[in-house]
Amino acid sequence: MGDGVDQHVARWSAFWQDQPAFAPEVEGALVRMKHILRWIARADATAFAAGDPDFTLQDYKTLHVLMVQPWPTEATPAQLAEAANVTRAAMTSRLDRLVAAGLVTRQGDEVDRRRVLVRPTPEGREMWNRYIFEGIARDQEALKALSEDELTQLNTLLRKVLTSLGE
Amino acid sequence: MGDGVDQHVARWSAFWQDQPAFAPEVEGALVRMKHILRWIARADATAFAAGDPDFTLQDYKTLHVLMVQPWPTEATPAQLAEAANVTRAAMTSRLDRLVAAGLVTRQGDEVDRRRVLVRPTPEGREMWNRYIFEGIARDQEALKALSEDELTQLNTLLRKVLTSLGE
DNA sequence: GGAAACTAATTCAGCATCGAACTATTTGCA
DNA sequence: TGCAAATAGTTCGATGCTGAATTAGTTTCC
Repeated sequence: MGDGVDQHVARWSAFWQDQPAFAPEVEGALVRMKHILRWIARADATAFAAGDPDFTLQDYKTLHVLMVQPWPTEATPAQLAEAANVTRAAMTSRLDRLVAAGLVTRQGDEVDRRRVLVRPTPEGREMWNRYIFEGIARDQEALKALSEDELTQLNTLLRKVLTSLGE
Repeated sequence: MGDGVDQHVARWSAFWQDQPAFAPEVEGALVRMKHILRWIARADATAFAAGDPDFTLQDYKTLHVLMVQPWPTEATPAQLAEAANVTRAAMTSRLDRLVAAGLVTRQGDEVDRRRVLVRPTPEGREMWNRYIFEGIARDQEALKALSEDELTQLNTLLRKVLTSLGE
């Protein structure tokens, strides 16, 4: 019934039995989320490790955040950096790679000439399609223990948290 | 009621309406977990940004994984690397820093002389104590939207997932 | 209309991380 | 027993990321 995290949290609770500040359920939930996401990250890394060394997991992630932007398939480097959780400087060099590989284009915005618009090429779309379904499959594999109902419950709880964080 | 992720998932669902492989609730849950953990990561980074430049967030994290090990306050570099989700090579250089700062010790294991045992010094424990409560407070702040009951529900669901991943 | 403040993207130096190679030690097994 | 395989930690070269500085363009507001 336990999952390893229970022991971790129990140990921690005992250590701070006199410390009312500690909330075992909070630590437990966060540690579990980390482990779940880490499991997926490792599955993703494994899937890419054996593949084309000229198209890395990092390239895929960059392409992915572009493909899932609100305005499909058109975004600025700043938006992509935010979505990928890296600095703009890092995104500049990531995009350099994708442009060199012919997977995206960079085009100056005529309206606001400080901005650059990034768009996938047909080759970029095709490349993304080649990997996205396996990625989705790994995500589903990770959460396969939950029924539809349970997934809905989970989303309800997480949505509540995210709403309170104001984003 | 929505939280931004709903729109993301809805857009994505529409895009693949003909694609039975896509499970909106799975993507929603994972994206939400990422956002929650990212919020905390940023809060942690902000908290350390203004502090002592000789004790970084990374130093704290390394010390932290040592302090929360099953056998409190004694672990090998390999265990710490696993817990911190970095390679052993990276852990070697992280520990170099902590040893130089006098926060942990490295001692050869007499029984298995390939191994090294890492232990916090009194200074290391004190340093950890100086930061841990604020870290816990940030964690609680992140999940403050949930009641005790809801936290229990959340842990039940996440525990189920983790158990199925065999860890 | 023009200066100051702001914003977008990039470049660059410093640094953390990775994967591979290497050393030392232990384990497995023939 | 002895030799091959496995394991622990470190070193090292290559690479990606960060934060700060730079360049270029836009907005604000007197």
